[in-house]
Amino acid sequence: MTQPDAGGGARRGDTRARALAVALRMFAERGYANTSLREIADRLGVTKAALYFHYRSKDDLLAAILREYVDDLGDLLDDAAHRPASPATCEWLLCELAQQRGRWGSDLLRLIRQNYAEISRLPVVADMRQAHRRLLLALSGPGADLAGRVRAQAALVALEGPVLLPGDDDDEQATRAAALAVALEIVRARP
Amino acid sequence: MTQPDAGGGARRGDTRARALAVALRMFAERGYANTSLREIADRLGVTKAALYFHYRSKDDLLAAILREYVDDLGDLLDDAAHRPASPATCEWLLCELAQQRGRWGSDLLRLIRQNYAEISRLPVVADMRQAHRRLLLALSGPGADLAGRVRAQAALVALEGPVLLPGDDDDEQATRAAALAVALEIVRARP
DNA sequence: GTCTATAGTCGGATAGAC
DNA sequence: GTCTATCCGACTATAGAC
Repeated sequence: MTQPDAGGGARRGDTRARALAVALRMFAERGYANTSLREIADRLGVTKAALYFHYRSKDDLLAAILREYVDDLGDLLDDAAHRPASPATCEWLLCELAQQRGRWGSDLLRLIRQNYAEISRLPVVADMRQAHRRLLLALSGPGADLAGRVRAQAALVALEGPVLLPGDDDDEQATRAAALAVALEIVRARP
Repeated sequence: MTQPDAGGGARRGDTRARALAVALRMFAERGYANTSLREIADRLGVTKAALYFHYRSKDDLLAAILREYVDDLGDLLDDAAHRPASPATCEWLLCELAQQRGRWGSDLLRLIRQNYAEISRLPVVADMRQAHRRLLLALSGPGADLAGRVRAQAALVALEGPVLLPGDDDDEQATRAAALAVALEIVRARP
C-alpha cells in the first residue's frame, strides 16, 4: 500500500501525470496541509527534488489538479449553453453532471470540500467560482428568484452529498443513481 | 480587525471561553492546519503559553469546539426520540435543526466541512458520526431503504448547502428560510 | 494565569552533480 | 529527469520565573 508505483504499471517518463493522480488521492484523504511533498514523492518512487522539476511549488501541484476539473466542467457547460434554456436541458445537465462526477470519482469532490481554505488563496479559484455560477444559472434559469437559486443549489449538493458522506455498506452505483433521482425531483418540483 | 480582544468587552478570566470562539472563527476561515496557536493567542491578547494552560494541545482546542456541537445536537436528538416516529416529527426535527444551525452560525459547519481530515483523527469523531447516524435515522424512519436514506441525506445537505456557499448578496435569513422549505419538500415527497 | 525563552521537529524550496 | 545535500523558516510544546 505504501510501496512506490502503487497501482500502476509504467514508470519513468510519466512522473508528471502520475504525480497528479497520487497527489489528488493523498490531498483528498489526508488534507492538503497534512500531506508533505516528501510523502507524495515517496509514493511515486522519486525524490522531492524530482517533483520540483515538474511543478514549481506545492500550490502549483494543487492548482494543476483543479485546472483539469474546471476545464472538464467548462466543456460540459459549453455544451449546455448550445441547448435551449428549458427544463429538459436542466435535467439533461444534471444527468451529465452525475456521469462526469462518476468518472472523476469522489476524491476530487472531497479534495475541494476539505481544502477550500487553501484553494481559495489560489488564482484558479476565480475560474472555479465562475464555473459554479454558470452551473447554478443553467440549473435555475436566467431570471430565477432566491427560491429558485436555492433550489438549484440544493439539487447540486443533493447530487454530491451521498458520495461525500458514504453510507457505510451501500453500493456506490446505486447510491449515485438514487442521488440523481432526488436531484431531478428537486428541480422538477420547481413551480 | 487584528487587534486583541476583537469584538468583545470583558477581558481576563474568560480566556478559556474566548479562545473557543476565536479559534472557531479562525479555523473556519483559514483552516485548522493554517492557523497557528501564535495567531490565535495574538488575537486574544495573550501568549501561546497562556493558551497551553487552558488547553493541553492544539487538537484539544479543536476537540473542545466539536464537543459543544455534538452535545447540543445530542440534546435535540434526545428530544426527537421522545416523540412518535412520524412524518410530523421528521418535519419538526428539520425545523429545529434549521433554528439550531442559525444560532450556531455558518462558521461551525464550515469548520467541520473544511477540516474533516484533521477532525477524523480525533476521538470525538466517533460521537460526531453517531450523532449523524441518529439524525439520518430520525429523518428517514426506522426501516428505510437506500432511496429513503439518500433522500434524508439530501434534505440534510440541502439545509446547509446554501449557507456554506453563500450566494453573494442574498439576505441570510431569507436564504435559510428558502433552504428549509426545500428540505421539507424533499422529505415530504417521500412515498 | 500569564509571561519569556527555548527545545526539538518538520516542511517547502534551492543548488549543483550526474 | 533525477539525484544528494542543505538552508531557512515556522510550528508545537515545554520549562521555569513571576
